[in-house]
Amino acid sequence: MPELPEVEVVRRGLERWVGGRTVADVEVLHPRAIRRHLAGAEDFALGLKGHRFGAPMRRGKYLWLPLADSDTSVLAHLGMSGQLLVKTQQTPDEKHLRIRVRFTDELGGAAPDAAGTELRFVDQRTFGGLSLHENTPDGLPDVIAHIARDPLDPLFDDEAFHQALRRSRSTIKRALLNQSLISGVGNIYADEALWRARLHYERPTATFTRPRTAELLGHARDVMNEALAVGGTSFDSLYVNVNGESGYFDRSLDAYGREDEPCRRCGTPMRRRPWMNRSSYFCPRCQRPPRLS
DNA sequence: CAAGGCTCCTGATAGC
DNA sequence: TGCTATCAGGAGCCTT
Repeated sequence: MPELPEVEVVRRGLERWVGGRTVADVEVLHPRAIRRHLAGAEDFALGLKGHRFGAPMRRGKYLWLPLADSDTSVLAHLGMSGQLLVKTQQTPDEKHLRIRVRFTDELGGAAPDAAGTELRFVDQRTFGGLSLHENTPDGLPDVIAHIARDPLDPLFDDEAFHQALRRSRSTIKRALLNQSLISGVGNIYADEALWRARLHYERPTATFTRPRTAELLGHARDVMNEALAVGGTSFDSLYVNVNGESGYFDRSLDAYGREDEPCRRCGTPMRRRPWMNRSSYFCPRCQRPPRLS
């Protein structure tokens, strides 16, 4: 559920609260939370201890904390329900607390009120996790080298994305969710961008014209920037920033979760269709299906 | 190689 | 009341 805007909100929180701080020790409370760290929990904890966090970075839905004095980074993915929370050490443990990172007393550039806080990875559905990786020459954790730039990245290549659509024999929503073509877009913002662009989710990508690709990318950027401006989307308490607060964008959703509610453009009842083990929400009038399919 | 399907997981909720 | 089925779904991995 956390997509680009939600992950970016978390990244900004980490920048303020844990950037520059030095790890005192790490506690792994559930092995699944570090399953991408193949060397195991002990190695993960040892690899962090005594190291200082640099400025947190993000690509798509991944974020990572470079270790200031080495060529490695702590990579984080929130999965469905992951949360990175900054809590005082006195705060009682959350039910689904998976990893705790304690810091030394030196703040090293973090906000003064970060004193006495620790970083917690909490994850109910355990699809997310943390891991430690070598960086590629461009400072990216090696295991996410295949993740494309996201559409809010100034270096995102619109023309390359368009050509990839032309070459592909897939359909547009699959392409939007393919993180090696464009990253950061998940089920919610894919449906929102498609609704804004009046495109059915099963439209073949090979037929896309340059203007159509440009319009879709523009809507994707707009909707994610609007969500970012209000702190992201949340339907329940699962998605929150590092202080445990939810965003407000769910009040602005035009497609996702609006089955049987009137389309905000034409009033036609919105539909939900099972799709790829999840759901697609669309307006049957504004977003006409392609001829075949 | 590309495309698409399967699977991991927990908790809320609906239905009987 | 208490059980079961369904849904939420990102991304690595596997099959075709």
